[in-house]
Amino acid sequence: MSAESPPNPRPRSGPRRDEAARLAVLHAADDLLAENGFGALTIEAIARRAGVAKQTIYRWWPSKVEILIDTLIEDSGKQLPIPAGEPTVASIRAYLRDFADFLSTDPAGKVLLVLLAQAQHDEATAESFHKRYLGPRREAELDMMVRGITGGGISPRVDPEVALDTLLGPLVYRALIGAAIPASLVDALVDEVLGASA
Amino acid sequence: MSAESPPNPRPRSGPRRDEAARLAVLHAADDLLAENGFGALTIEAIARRAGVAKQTIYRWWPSKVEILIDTLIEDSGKQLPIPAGEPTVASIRAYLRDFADFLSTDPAGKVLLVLLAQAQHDEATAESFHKRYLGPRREAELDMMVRGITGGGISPRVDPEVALDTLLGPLVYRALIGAAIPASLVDALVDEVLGASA
Amino acid sequence: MSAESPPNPRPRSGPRRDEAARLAVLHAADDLLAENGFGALTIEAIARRAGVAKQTIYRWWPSKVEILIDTLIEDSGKQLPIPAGEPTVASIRAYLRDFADFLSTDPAGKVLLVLLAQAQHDEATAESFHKRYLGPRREAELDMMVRGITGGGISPRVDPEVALDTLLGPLVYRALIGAAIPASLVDALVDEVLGASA
Amino acid sequence: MSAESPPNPRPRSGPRRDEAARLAVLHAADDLLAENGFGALTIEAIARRAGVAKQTIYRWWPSKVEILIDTLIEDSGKQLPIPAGEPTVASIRAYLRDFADFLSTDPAGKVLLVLLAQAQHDEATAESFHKRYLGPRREAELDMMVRGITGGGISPRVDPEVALDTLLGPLVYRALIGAAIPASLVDALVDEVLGASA
DNA sequence: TTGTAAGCGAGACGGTACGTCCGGTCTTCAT
DNA sequence: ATGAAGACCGGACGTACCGTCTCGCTTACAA
Repeated sequence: MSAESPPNPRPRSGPRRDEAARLAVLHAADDLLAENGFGALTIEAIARRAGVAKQTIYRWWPSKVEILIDTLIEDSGKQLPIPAGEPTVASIRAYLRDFADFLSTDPAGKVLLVLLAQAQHDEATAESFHKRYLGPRREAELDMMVRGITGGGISPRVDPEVALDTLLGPLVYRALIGAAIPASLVDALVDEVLGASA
Repeated sequence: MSAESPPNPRPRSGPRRDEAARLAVLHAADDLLAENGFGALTIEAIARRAGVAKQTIYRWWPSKVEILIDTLIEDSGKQLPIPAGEPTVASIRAYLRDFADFLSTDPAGKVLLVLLAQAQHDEATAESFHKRYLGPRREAELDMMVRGITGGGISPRVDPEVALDTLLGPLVYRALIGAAIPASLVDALVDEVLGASA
Repeated sequence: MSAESPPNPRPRSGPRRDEAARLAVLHAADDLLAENGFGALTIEAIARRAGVAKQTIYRWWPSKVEILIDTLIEDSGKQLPIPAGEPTVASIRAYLRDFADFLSTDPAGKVLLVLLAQAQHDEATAESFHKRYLGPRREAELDMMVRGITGGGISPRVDPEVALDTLLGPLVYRALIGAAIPASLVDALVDEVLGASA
Repeated sequence: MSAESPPNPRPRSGPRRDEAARLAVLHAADDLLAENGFGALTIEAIARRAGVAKQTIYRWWPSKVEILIDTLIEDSGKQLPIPAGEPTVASIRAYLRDFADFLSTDPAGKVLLVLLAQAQHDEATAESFHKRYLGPRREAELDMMVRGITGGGISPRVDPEVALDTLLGPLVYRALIGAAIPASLVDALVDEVLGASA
């Protein structure tokens, strides 16, 4: 399914996977999405752009959606790390601001929105996207909230699930309807949900 | 563009638009979407299911997205009326509960999500969906909030735009990720944004 | 299967088959075969050359072989008519000379050889080629022989089947191995099989 | 080109050609041809069936046609020896009967027909097939005819070239069109060409 | 005895063509 | 003029093989 999970890592003979081809595909997919939108993102176009044979794509990815999930996992891991350690209101606010910028500005944010969209159209996308990206990320965010509450940085009143929905939902919603996400919105949400910044 | 706007209502010779065909197309689109998802929703399939020629569809709708917008406008107008008159916290709470049910249960709610999704893939969809559905609806909702504030039912502190994003965002977000929308979430949001239910 | 057999000739609405496209396909196939051989005769190449969509070919022909059979039927009907009326040794000799030239010189003769070849590779080709071309032609040739014997122009001693194999076999064989077919060979065969030219 | 001609027999290190693999390839090719026809005879299928790597095939044969020529040379050498010594009408008749059986019954006869067919499609096949099989065989058959004439067993009137075409052509032709080859046809041909059996 | 130069199974790679599906345009006929 | 039917061009789909290549293993001669 993904480049990240070779299920049997026993040594084989023969040529190994061509890392250059893998990267070329990921970048080609990213670029095409950014330039022409999901509608123009065909396997043939990716192959053409990446200078790669179609079969090389089909050999490693079951669908173009999995390619996008791969790029999203790599990119959001790098550009949108979830605060580690014991988070404070301030660090969560910073995380949410980054998240808002990611959604409205970063090409990888476009990938997230597109995948969320495609999950509405296609059950297979929904399942894979949740299993490989949304689920783990949600887990990590919940864990962050719990650490914050346990550590005392965040009020123990808030339910972590509700808090996450309330914080993230409006940001994602505005991104989906193509509206900007002002920093003031993030601040208002944080103040309301996690307690006033006082 | 849509069935609702015959620009020249002058009497003409020859047969007028076949209302039965129009409804057959709308229902066929709805049914196919509900049964097999957006991926199976092709113009050819709609024509087949509706017992109508492809050209009849293209004559009246520029794309399958416009068909869905037509059905959504009709359905959400009926099943999700925006509170008229001078709204109270209670009536807004009721509206939001209906909205949550619409999103998670009603086939027409599926249409809304699908259109929101398709708007991420296709600029033309985004434009039309905003102009014909999202924009007017947002206007009406804003108007409702303003009426509530002016009338005194709602605290004048809340910014209507922020309030709407904060109320609707989490509901839409949970619907998009396939999660249920508990009534308690709606209540928590209303309490937080519009003041305690007191 | 072929352009020649519309099984239900009831009047229909809608556009009829595009004769220009049909001819473009037949000529493109002929030309490509003559220029680059059967190996280069792909459906995609025919479509490209004919300026026609692939689907237009698949709509009317189940395989490239049927295209070639169509061209062969048209061409050999025109350029290689079987002597009508009451044939004489002389008219049969003339027919065989024409046949020899057809095989060694005419592009349509190349089509015949290629189909005979492809029939060795593919059972479906064999069946269709026999049913649509070889069989009817053999029948007509047998009929010609019988008319000659009945009419007295040909010795009643000869078995028509054996005579045909003996006359045609060597010509086809030499064509297949790429050897020229001297007129003297035709004459020798005719003399031997149908009696001296006396 | 073929297994039979290692051009530089200088001593080398390393393992020599694997005879088992060579035979596995030849048999796999034969079997696949017999079972599924030339259309199913792909290098990949041969490799699969023979339990051999593709590269092992490409190392020793430039094309699948050469594999078939190798099998044909081995098989027809064994099962269809050309009469040695001073041939008589009777021994030639026997040879032709064997040839007819070979064409219509023997799997190796199928190989001959398939190669003759493929030579129509592909110039390279034609050249190799003539140089490696048809040419030498024709030479040997001509030599046989000449020995028969010189030795007095065959009438000096007959032109050996014409005689061969007349004798072999009808047999090959009937095999190609999928018709049986009755012994009576062979007899009739021999009688006519080489003089009555009287 | 050990280096080294093949042969070998395995299979990834850039390609081409396959036959199918659908998009959007068009043409024809009947109403 | 409209609607049903459907032919048409275009182009992406996912698959099968092509012929080339690289890998790591295994021989078996030559030093």
